[in-house]
Amino acid sequence: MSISPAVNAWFRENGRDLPWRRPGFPAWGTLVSEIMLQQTPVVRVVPRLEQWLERWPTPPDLAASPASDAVRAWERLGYPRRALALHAAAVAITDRHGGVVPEDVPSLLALPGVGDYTARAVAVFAYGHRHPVVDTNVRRVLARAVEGVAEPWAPRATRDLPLMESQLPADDEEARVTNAGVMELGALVCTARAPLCDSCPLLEQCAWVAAGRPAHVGPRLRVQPRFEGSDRQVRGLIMAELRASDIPVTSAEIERVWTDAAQRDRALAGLIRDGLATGSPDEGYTLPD
DNA sequence: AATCCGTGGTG
DNA sequence: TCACCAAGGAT
Repeated sequence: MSISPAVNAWFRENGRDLPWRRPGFPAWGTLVSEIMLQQTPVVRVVPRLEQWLERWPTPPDLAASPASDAVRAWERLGYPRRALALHAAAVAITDRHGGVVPEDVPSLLALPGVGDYTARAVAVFAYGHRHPVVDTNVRRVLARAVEGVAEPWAPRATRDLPLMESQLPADDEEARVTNAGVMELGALVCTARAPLCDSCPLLEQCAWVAAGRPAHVGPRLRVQPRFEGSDRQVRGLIMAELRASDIPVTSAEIERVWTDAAQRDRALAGLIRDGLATGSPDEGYTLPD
């Protein structure tokens, strides 16, 4: 028994009115939104996305700007490597695809910052192609409703894609709604912490509920190290300095952001290695371009 | 394949 | 308070 009929009916009634679901929303907007949404909540993405698309309505528009502008416009969305990747993707789309976001999964996968999830999300949501789209929300819904376990497994394409494929209707448009609907269900109802089973359209066919909602067995997935005092925090502080300055940031200014010299140096070297910063102790440091 | 990569909201 | 969580990708 497939979950798609109940999910599709629920989604058409309860899906959020998000920018990327507007009729006529461009494929470029879908690509930008999907990259912004990687590990970043919807509420933080929406305003930044709208500003981004107003400034850079097409890939060639972004490709014509320096990467530093992209990193600044990214502001505090987090993981600024994504801003750099998105800029590089815009250049690649302009050079290799005539400025038009490609439709096929292999071409999308070849773009910087585009992985297994994002490639299929663009092919399905922007172009209406029929593919399974599996993110953490989908994996959690499949784990519970289909497999009957409390927590999703680690991402694995060879397991995730066939499982979601087995839940998709044959029709392209219905399959697209199922992809969006399962994801939305995971985001709004079948949540990680406290699932709202009482208002779930799959309550009566959920394998996990049928099994008595057994607790998770085994180790937690992807335990995050603490942020306070981490290299990530130091990188973030340095990036904030670089974003805020139109002239090179001096070594002395960088020294002021973090007292531990070894950690500071490690963070700065990492940023330079990632292409998020350039410069030297003598000339100071700037964003790329 | 395990680890790294930001930031902010929340129960 | 603080650990958990958030439409992953690259290496």
